[in-house]
Amino acid sequence: MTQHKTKETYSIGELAKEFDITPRSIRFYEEQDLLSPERTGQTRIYCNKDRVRLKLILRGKRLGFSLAEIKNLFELYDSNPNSMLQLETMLQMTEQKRAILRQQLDDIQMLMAELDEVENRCRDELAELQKGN
Amino acid sequence: MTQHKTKETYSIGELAKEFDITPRSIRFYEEQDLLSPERTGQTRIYCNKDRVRLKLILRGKRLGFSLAEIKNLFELYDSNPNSMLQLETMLQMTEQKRAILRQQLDDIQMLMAELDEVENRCRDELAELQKGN
DNA sequence: GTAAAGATTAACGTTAACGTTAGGGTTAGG
DNA sequence: CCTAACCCTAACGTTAACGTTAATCTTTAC
Repeated sequence: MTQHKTKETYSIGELAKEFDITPRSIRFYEEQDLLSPERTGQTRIYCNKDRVRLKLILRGKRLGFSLAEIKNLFELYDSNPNSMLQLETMLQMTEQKRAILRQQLDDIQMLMAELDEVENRCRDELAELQKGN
Repeated sequence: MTQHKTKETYSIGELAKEFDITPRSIRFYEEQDLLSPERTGQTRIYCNKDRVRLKLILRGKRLGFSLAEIKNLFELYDSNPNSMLQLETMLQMTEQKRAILRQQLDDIQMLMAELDEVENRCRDELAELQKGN
């Protein structure tokens, strides 16, 4: 149970470096209500929860979600809803996201197959060239 | 071998409707050198090859590629290069794309897992509510 | 104590990917 | 003949997601 390497707090610069983005981006995400770090005076202090959030934001972006959609997912995840209506709305939303993800999986497989083709053509031609030597 | 349903040519409006985008978008892709349909007078005439290209553009977009990157992939696919340098550059590029796709696959799996969690929490709470009735 | 490194707000600039509007040409139907 | 449904070019407008610049404030190193 050695609490290893999980620092308690981070500066904006540290997070920026860790995730290879600019401080400006991190501040922008806060402007859009995706983060809300503590402060000491003016300076922002990020805790582990903030860091995880940031990681999720970046993952969402890589998947082509807009910041607005990511915020949406956060609210969905954070809310501890009580009405059946809310719960069912939530299930609908997760199903929507899931459909998009499935589509992306299909797309990726097709694209990978096409890359294979290109690569094979390449390797064949390279082999031809080397025979010529 | 019944040549079924593969029409020979398409108008811009037909393609727009089929892929659920606007004619403006299709013209824009042409501006960016991603398409180059024939013309009769001013009017654009799209053949099957053009239609396939358009499909590929949209797939790329769903995967978060920019139009510039998609154009890049097209050139990569279309070119029939002869120098070893070109061939090796090409292999490097396909490997880059592949890395991005692998990252996306990881991202998707993690996100799916998180969606599962949310859904389970939802279903549990729904069950609780229904017991109360 | 002072200089460099990193923090802040505020505000204007930029790029991609179209949307929108204006103005005009062509063909099919009633 | 004329109107509706298409097509076209040209050009300006829009949105998201930051980049950039300026002007200032703190903190850390020597």
